[in-house]
Amino acid sequence: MIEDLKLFSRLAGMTAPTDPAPSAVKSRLLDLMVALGTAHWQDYAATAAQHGLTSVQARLLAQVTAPVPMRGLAEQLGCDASNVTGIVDRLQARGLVVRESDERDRRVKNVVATDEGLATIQRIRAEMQATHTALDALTEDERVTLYALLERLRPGLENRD
Amino acid sequence: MIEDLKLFSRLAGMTAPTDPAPSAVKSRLLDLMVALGTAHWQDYAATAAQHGLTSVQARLLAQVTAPVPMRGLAEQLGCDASNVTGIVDRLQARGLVVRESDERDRRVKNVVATDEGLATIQRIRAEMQATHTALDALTEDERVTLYALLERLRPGLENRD
DNA sequence: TATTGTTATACTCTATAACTATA
DNA sequence: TATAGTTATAGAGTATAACAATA
Repeated sequence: MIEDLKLFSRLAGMTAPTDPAPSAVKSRLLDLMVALGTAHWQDYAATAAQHGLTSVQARLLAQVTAPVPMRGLAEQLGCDASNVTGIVDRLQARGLVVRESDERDRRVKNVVATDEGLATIQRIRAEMQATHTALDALTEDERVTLYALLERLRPGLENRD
Repeated sequence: MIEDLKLFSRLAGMTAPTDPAPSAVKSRLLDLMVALGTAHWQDYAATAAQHGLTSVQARLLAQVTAPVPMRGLAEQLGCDASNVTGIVDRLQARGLVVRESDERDRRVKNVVATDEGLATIQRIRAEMQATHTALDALTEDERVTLYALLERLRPGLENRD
């Protein structure tokens, strides 16, 4: 199967000894990541929409399996803290999360998913059809290889300035 | 280097012969893709923001290297046609795109990037620092392998309903 | 004083529906 | 009639600035 990957690499035309530009691989890989990232994101948003949620609401919901302060949610979502108020308001109005006052610091409010909230986020995760179809196109060994490569991409990609 | 990947797969704990659940790989890979997709998307949005553009404006700009009708842009962006009017309005007000009336069908308006628009989208592409840093963590051979795997993910991921 | 959460404001993106000008 | 683009509207996400309660 590893041999298959070698063959695939050759077929992709990326390792041709006549290729003069070594950065061409990185350049094409970047374009591919943009394209797949967009498609994957649209799959996520569309699946969340089937449950009446926006993509940001789904992301927040996925991060409150344990209690998280509003401020922490803002950091995790990469948005200003003032936005979290409204997002949590709408999720709370639908009974998917609750706000709990922190006993040790009464300024803090912790957000945590209800049982229905947990069930919803699990369903969304299971119903991302395009992503599941894409992953099913790979063999188990190929998925392992892909996982290892992506795991190495993680540190550089997640280090925020 | 392929041997390194095998080692990596082992270290990731995904191929342990005692693993009873074959779907565990797919499940963890899905979570990883969500995490990396989000990080990559934030990198894209942040880089576009450095040029005063939203992520949608940057995406539209990247798609008008050749003239495209408003209707076609709506399909490519996956949004309603009515939204494209405003997005193009704002890009046009900044001199990054122009509208050209189609001569064969006077209902149609084709959008095309100006020289400044082309330069802007190329800069954004080059300045996605987190993504570049992530890709630099891989060897050239590993990038080739990753490219081949992602290319196989593409059909499933991009097939819209 | 500093921090947490909230409110007020303005801008952008989004879908829906109705309109116009072409075909 | 059907289609391309636009406008009007309402809801949601976003950042900025200012505020109350608490530390």
